[in-house]
Amino acid sequence: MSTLSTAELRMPVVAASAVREFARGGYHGTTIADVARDAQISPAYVFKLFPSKERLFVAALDDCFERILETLAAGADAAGSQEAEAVLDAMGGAYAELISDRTLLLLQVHAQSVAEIPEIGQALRAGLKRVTRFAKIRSGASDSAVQRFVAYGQLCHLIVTAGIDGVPDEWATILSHGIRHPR
Amino acid sequence: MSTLSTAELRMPVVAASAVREFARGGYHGTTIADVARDAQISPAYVFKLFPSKERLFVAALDDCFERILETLAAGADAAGSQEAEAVLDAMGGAYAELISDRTLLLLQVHAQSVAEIPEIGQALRAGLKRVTRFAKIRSGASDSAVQRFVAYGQLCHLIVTAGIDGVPDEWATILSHGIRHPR
DNA sequence: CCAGAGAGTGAGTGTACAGTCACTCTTATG
DNA sequence: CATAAGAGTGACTGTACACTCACTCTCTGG
Repeated sequence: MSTLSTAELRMPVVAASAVREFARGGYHGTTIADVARDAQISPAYVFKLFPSKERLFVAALDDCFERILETLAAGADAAGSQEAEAVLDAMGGAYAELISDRTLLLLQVHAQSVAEIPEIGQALRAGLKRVTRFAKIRSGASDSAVQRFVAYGQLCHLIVTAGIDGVPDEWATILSHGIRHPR
Repeated sequence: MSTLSTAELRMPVVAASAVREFARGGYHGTTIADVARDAQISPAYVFKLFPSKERLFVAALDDCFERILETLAAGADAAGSQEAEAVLDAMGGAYAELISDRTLLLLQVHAQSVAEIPEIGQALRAGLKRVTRFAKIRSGASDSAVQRFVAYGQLCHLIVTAGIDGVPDEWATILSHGIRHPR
């Protein structure tokens, strides 16, 4: 027994495929077959690894926040100064770099859109809790600075999802001015 | 000819139903039958009024931004002072009141989530353009103040969609502190 | 009173998709 | 070598949904 099961190795691979595919199509716009194709397994086997589409999405979202937390931590460690504002700023820069490929950003937006599904709402709150607490504790910034950090993160999400960054109009530059890296 | 057609009177009614139903279920999670039921007509007739589901969603989104603009204008007119910051603040308060029933807020989030569909992305940008320009011109505030206005609006969207407002934890109060009316 | 334009629908069609099940293939240990 | 546990799949099923079409009903103008 204990084949040093490939299933436990396969699960995170499938979760990573789910991140990519759900980021592309959103929850309702992505099929299990899409994820299976990306992971190069059969759709049937996806259901052996995850009991339902909801759970698969939750796994993807958890993975997404895990990567975000790692990135924030690395950014904070690499900050020039360890003063609160400088650390927050460094985390913001690291986040901007992370989401330059849009995948993790889009997944979060799609998650917001289906947060009424209880398990997904719960996973989203759990991720936001981790991010908020980490930003607060690691930087030592004030509550309002942390709130601002998250608010401008959300603005960044809007800019990317709505495709505002490429627009040459004045209104577009008002919204995206100073926002880093929105490709 | 020119029956002073009921169709032209029916269209905005159906669009209003579409706002409600799409806000509930999102683009992929809402069916034409849902909208038809709300508007008390047959699904087939929806397709006589709107050529496709995409176009119906766009009509709903346009209606949503129309109402938002009206609200911002009314808020600005009712501001105590006509100083830039005071006007922006009054618009924020009016917006907070408008979205206390969540419908228009949710529709915007769902629109973000399907903004890759070209017509929808375009309608979303058109709405944001109107909001941004109006906020800037009507208040006369600085670019960065307008940007902040939108950023905190997005934070408000996050708080509502993720259901953060009811959470008693500290991280939740950091995010939602001072945000008005996030019922 | 009749012709026709437009409002409105019932009954489909084709397709796509979540989830299931019975099955095979591989490996590894007794 | 036998057997069994787990990896993995092909072929379904039932349902739901975007969109179509042929049709009826109700006016209104001549």
